[in-house]
Amino acid sequence: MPEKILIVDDEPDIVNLLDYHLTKEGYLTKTAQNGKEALDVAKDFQPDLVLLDLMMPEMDGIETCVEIRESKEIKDTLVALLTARSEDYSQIAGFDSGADDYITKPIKPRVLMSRIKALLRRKAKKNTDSASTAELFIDTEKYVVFQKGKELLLPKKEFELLALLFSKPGKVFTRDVILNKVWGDDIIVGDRTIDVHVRKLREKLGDGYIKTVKGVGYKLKLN
Amino acid sequence: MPEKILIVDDEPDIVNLLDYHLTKEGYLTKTAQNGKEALDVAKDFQPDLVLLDLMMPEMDGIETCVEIRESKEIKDTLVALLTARSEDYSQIAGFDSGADDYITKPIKPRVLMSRIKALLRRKAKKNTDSASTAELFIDTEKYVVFQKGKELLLPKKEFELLALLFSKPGKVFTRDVILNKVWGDDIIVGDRTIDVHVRKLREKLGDGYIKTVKGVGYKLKLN
DNA sequence: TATCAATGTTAAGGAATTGTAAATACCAAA
DNA sequence: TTTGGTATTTACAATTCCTTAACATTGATA
Repeated sequence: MPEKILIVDDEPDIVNLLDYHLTKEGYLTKTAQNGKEALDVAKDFQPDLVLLDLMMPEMDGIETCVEIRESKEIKDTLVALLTARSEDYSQIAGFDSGADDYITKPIKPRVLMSRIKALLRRKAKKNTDSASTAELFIDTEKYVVFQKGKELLLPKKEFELLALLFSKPGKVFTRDVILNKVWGDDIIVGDRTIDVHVRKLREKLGDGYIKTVKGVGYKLKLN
Repeated sequence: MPEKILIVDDEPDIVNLLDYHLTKEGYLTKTAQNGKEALDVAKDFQPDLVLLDLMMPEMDGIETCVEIRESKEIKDTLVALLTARSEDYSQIAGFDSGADDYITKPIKPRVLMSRIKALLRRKAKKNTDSASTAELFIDTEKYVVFQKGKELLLPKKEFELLALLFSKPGKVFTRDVILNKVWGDDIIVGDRTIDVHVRKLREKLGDGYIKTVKGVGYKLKLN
């Protein structure tokens, strides 16, 4: 099955150029002239990748990208922003639009192609190995844990404890450190408090994630 | 002596941007356009740190990083991966490439600089407290011993004893010193305690690592 | 080579740490 | 105030680890 790429630029010449090369390489393409159109088309087309020009009238690339990330239907699509030279790069530096890559104009077809290949390769890898492995993701902003793609809602303390361990998988966190980071410097809790939380996490996540290093602390083991 | 940083990205604009800022800060830099070139250059240049773009044609950042870790000449170099989205962090972390840090694009020069400084500072520390050898490697942070790549979990006292011997391979540690460092000044234990722990270490590591110097103490022999 | 202090070995008891279930305390929302 | 979920404590069980003690072995030295 060919991979689908949506090309978004207000300049027809550039759209055509990209379209030509991508089609020649065997990709399935669609095009859009601006951000709004892109969003509409993308929801139907379900592209694997959106090539998004930064500079467009109406809705620019960054806005569009943000909207893509916020949408339900296409938030997992890859987005590559096309920017015009390094000066622009530093301009967009302040905004984290959530793009997966930044490609600078002028576009050299060969470079673009290998870039795109690399992007899609990465996506393919991710999809296979997060499915096969019992992986764990943490979204500290949304306070949510994903385990094997399933969403897990944890109470605050449990989440914070897990997030701490997750911040450096493999590293052993001593009880002292855990208390400091999760409970705070001045709060005193009993001896078994940490254990009980660990217990609950193990109950929910299954064994094999949190390891005890006796006399030292706990650590998170991935894989 | 200025610290050496190798910048690897297929986009000249980004390379230039990074190069400019790093040079301005007084680092010695070299650049490469892809993973393969990076490996070649690194072996000569012996950088303290490699800034590695995740997304590159041919050989991507993770592959390159893995290769660096597997190579003889440069496996101890610091590697920071440049990724384009913050969420990627967790995904890459699970899939352990061995990178020391992850820096997200778009790059904010000031943030980048402080990250790099922190990294290099950490490296300076590490070199003194956790050495690395082909045969045996101790990670005091993870409380784990690697022997020929295999992970070995040791109980606290055994680990600390080994870590002490490991801190200066070849040096003989007297029983007094061992007692002081591992057990503490004021704790009194019987005569055979140390021996028993040495025994257990030899059991787990195999003979040939810990040597007895009769009448003096113990030492760790590597190779 | 015989001697003796130093070290090796083993297994077992006990100490320290951690695991667990249940009870209780807490706290915000209804 | 009641309720439902979360957090902490309690009391005890389970486990691992450390140490000891008794005996064996080693190796330097006379």
